[in-house]
Amino acid sequence: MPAGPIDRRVARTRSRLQQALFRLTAEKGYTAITVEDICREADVGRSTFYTHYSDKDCLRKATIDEHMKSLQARSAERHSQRNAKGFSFSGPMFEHAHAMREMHRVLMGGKKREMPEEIRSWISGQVRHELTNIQGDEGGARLEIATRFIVGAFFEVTHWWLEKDTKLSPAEIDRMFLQLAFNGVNAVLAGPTRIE
Amino acid sequence: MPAGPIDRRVARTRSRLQQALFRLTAEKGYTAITVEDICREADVGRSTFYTHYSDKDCLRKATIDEHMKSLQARSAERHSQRNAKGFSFSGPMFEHAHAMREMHRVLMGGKKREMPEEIRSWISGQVRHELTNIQGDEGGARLEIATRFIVGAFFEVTHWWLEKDTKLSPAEIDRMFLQLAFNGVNAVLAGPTRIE
DNA sequence: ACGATACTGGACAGTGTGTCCAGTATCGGT
DNA sequence: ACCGATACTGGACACACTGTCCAGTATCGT
Repeated sequence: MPAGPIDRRVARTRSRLQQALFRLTAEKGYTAITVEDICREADVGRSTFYTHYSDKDCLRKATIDEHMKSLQARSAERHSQRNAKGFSFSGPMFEHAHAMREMHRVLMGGKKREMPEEIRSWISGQVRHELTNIQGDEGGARLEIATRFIVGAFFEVTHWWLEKDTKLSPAEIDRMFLQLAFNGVNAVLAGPTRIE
Repeated sequence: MPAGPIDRRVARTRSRLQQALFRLTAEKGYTAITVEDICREADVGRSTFYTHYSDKDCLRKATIDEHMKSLQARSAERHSQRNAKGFSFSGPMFEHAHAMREMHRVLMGGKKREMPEEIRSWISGQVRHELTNIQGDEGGARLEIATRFIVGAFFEVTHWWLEKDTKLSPAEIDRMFLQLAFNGVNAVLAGPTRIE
C-alpha cells in the first residue's frame, strides 16, 4: 500500500519546488515571485504545481512547517536544561539561523519583511510561555505587552543580523539580545556596564 | 500662474483616492486591494488614477508622506523639552495613533503586517538618534543592535495595541513601553516592581 | 511486466495591470 | 461671463498571472 510514505516522484517534485522557492525568495523577495517563476526555476510543469499546492502561500507554509520541526526539537531539548535566566528559544534560533542563513532569510521574508504568520505565532507562543514561567501567570495585559515587545525585538534583531552578515557569532548576538531583553537599554548602553 | 498650489479638481481627486485607500486597507488589508477597488470606492476613473500615481504603492507613499509631517513636527516639539529618560518619539506616536486609530492601522499595514519602509526607516532614524544621545556615539554594532531591538519592539507593541483596541491610554502604553525598553523584562515582570 | 500513479504541455476563462485616446466637464484668470 | 488651459471620463488595447481541466506520456511500486 503506497498510502503512507511517499512516491519518489512526489518527493522529488516537492523538493524541487521548495528549493526553487528558496532561491527565488533570496533573489527577489517573496511577493515578487510568481507561480510560473517557481515552476520554471524548478523545471516542473505548472499543472503539476497545483496538484501539490493550491497556491504560492501554501507552498511556503508547507516548506516552513517541515523545517520548523527540527527547531521545535532543539528548543525542547534546551528547555529541559534551562537556566534561571534567559529564553530557551533564542539561542537555538540564532544558531539555526546562522547555520542555515539562506533558509532563514527565506523564512524571515527575504530582502523584504514579509514574515509568514506561522513563524510569528510559533515564537509568540514560546515567548509567552517562558515569560509566564518567570512571572507566574497573572495573565494580564502586562504579560501580553511584554510578549509582543520581545517578539518584535527578536525579529528585528535577527533580521538585521541575517541581512548585514556581520561577524557576530550566534552566542554573541544571543547574549546581547538577552541582555537588552532582561535588563533594558540602560544596562547595555549606559556607560560602564560591561557587555563583553 | 496655476503652477504652484493646486487645482481644486486635483486636490479633490487625490483626497478621494487617499480616503478610499484608508477605508479599503482597514477593511481587507493593503495587499488584497486592487487599483480598480480603489477607483470604484473613490468614484474616480481608473485612467485618472494613473495620471496622479504610477501605482498602488505610489499612492500609499504619498499618503504617508503627507501625514508624516505633522508627526515630525510634534516629535521635534517634544524633543526640545526632553527629559533625562525616555524617548521623545514614542509618546507623540502613541498619542497620534490613538487619535487617528484608523489611519494608523493603515500606516501599520492594516490587519496584516505590511509595514511600509518609509515609516520604518523614519522611526529607525529617530531611535538611533536618541540612543546616540544617551550613549555618546560609539557607533558600534552595539548601538545598531539596540536600535533594531527598540524599533522592532515598538512596532509590535503598537500593532498589538491598535488591533486589540484595549482600554489602555496612550500614556499608559507609553509608560509600559519605556519601562520595558529601559529597564527590561525583569523590572516589569519580576514580582513587586510596581507598574501602576 | 503491468496496473496505478504522477508528470507534462497546452488550452481555457477570469482578473488585474498600465497605456492610450477622443470626448466632456471644470477650473482660473481677465 | 467668457474662453483657453487643464483635469476627468469611459472604453479599448496588449500583456501578465492565475487556477482548472484534460488527454498523452513517463515513472513508480510490487
